[in-house]
Amino acid sequence: MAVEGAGLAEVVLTASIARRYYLDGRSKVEIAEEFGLNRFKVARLLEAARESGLVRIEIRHPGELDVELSGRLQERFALQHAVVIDTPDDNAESLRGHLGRAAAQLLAELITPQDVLGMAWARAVSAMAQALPPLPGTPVVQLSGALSLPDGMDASVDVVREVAARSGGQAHYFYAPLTVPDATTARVLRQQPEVARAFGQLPHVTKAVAGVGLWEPGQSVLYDVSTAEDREALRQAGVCADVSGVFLSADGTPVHTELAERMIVINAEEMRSIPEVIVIPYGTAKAPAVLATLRSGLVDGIVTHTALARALLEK
Amino acid sequence: MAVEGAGLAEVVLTASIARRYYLDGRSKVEIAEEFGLNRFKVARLLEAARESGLVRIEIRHPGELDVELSGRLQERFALQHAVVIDTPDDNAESLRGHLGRAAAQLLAELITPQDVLGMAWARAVSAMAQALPPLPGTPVVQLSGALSLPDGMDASVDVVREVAARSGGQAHYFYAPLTVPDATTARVLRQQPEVARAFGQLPHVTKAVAGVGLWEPGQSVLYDVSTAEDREALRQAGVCADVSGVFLSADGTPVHTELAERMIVINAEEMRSIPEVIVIPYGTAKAPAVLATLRSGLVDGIVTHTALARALLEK
DNA sequence: GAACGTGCTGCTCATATGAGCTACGTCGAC
DNA sequence: GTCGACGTAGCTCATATGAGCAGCACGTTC
Repeated sequence: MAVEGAGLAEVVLTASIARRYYLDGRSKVEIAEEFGLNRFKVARLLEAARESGLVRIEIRHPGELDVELSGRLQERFALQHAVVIDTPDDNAESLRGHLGRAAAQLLAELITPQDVLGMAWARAVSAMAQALPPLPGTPVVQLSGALSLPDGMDASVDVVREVAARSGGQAHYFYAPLTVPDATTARVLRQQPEVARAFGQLPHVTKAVAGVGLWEPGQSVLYDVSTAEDREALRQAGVCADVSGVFLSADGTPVHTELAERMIVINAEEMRSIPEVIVIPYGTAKAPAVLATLRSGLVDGIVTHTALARALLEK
Repeated sequence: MAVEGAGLAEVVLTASIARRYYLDGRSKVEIAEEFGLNRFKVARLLEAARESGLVRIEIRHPGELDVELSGRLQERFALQHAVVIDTPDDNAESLRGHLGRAAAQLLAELITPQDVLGMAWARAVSAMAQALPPLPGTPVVQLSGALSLPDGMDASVDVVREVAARSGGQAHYFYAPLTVPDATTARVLRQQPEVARAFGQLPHVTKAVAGVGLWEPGQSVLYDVSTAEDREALRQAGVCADVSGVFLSADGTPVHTELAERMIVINAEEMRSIPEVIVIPYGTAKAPAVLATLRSGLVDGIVTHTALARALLEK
């Protein structure tokens, strides 16, 4: 009422009271005394001020963080943590840089001296590692074999060693590729002492970071390095998302694949048992895969950018 | 803290809580339960959110009314009512129109059936009268004689009669000029039955409207129609403001002048005894006169525009 | 003119809230 | 290791607050 129906004097009065209340932080009783009203009148005027829009309450953050989208994402997908960075999404490189820094900041905030950090391989995870401050003696466990990329990006091994070195914690790493030509080789590799030791640490891992790929050309490094047969086989099997080597269908169900038997990587059950897994997806094209990931219940946190966050919320 | 010092997760949490509290209107206890915190933690986060600027509370009005300036003006000069209209101040004509409508709205809001309205002559008062809706049987009393202007604007008499006619109240008016050549004529006129009757109503007048002039060329109709001697005499006497015929020095003290003896108009004491006198000044040039008027304690309300309001507050 | 509905005011009472206090955990200095 | 300083979490209790209700003035209908 204070705006549409009411007159000028009432609006001015209401605005003065609103200023006293909201900006000066006075109590309604004080205000009532000051203006010669009773506290109920003051309360009603304030209510009217809010309803009519005379008082507008805005929640926003000066920096890159989009608190609005972060909150909605967190709520919508029942996540423990969601961080949405407002950054124009021109190229993947700069996106990874932004998200990596944000993820590093988030992780630094969440990690306690009791935590054990797991790191799956993903380019965004590498970007994060670069921005990660020294953690309080946190042990670091490698969750997947390495993929050799021509762009000189750190392989999973190096990332794990570097983070652990800076943190002063133990590094549980191994030298092995992410995929090998046959299941037997994979089995043999998994039994290698260093691999077995690293994977033996899995039950102690309390926080982990991973990337998300969509099982399409150019949307998953793993897809891009796979053979045509594997690409097709997984497509046939209904694979939609690849969460650092864990395959999910569009509804978030883990999909068992023959390829998985030829990989040196954490599996879905192991990932689920990690208390907090954070993924760092980017690019709106990946929305279906991210949706699958969030529905899977495997992950508990997300660091992403506004465009993808919006795409996820629109579904 | 929630912004500068704290991390991403805390900012997101704080923002979510702030949204729940301020926008959804939930209580702190409810929020604490929802987020698994205790109410003190919630209270502290909300406090941090406000301090850090994460929550911004803004008070503004969508229309022409500038609530911010209105409130400040009202407070600063201890006025009962202040209405500041945000209108670009190109020409006096359109300013009068805007302020007149605003003043009409204010008056309509303030007037009760018990009120008796006094109207002094001023162009802004005429503008107001044009926009005035029918009042609840309000008697109207003429407070000053008429000034004949070539622009065909209603003289005080017509304004009084018209407003009273539309309101259905009694009209206490008289036909007499504002100024006459000598004091004797003025005394005679004041004793005329109709004039005496109107002025006899003064003790009953509860609300009045007047204009403000600055004693300079082009800033006061009265100045402009005065003789060179009167202009100079009043200047010598320290007259700064002319409130519909009541003369004030720059500090707001009523100034007795010889000219006043030749005028048919309410005097300062009579004006002071009216419970609520509202002035409608416009034009930044008049700021010194308006300041004098507000300091005089003769007036209780003001309707003006942003530029003049700012000029007044800057002093 | 009486009965009724409507809108506004200011009350009571249960609940929410903030100020200030204590306990505890952490950190750094000696 | 011990101590003190500091910061934080969560308590108590006086106060602020909102929901809901009763009284009242006014307008409206029959």
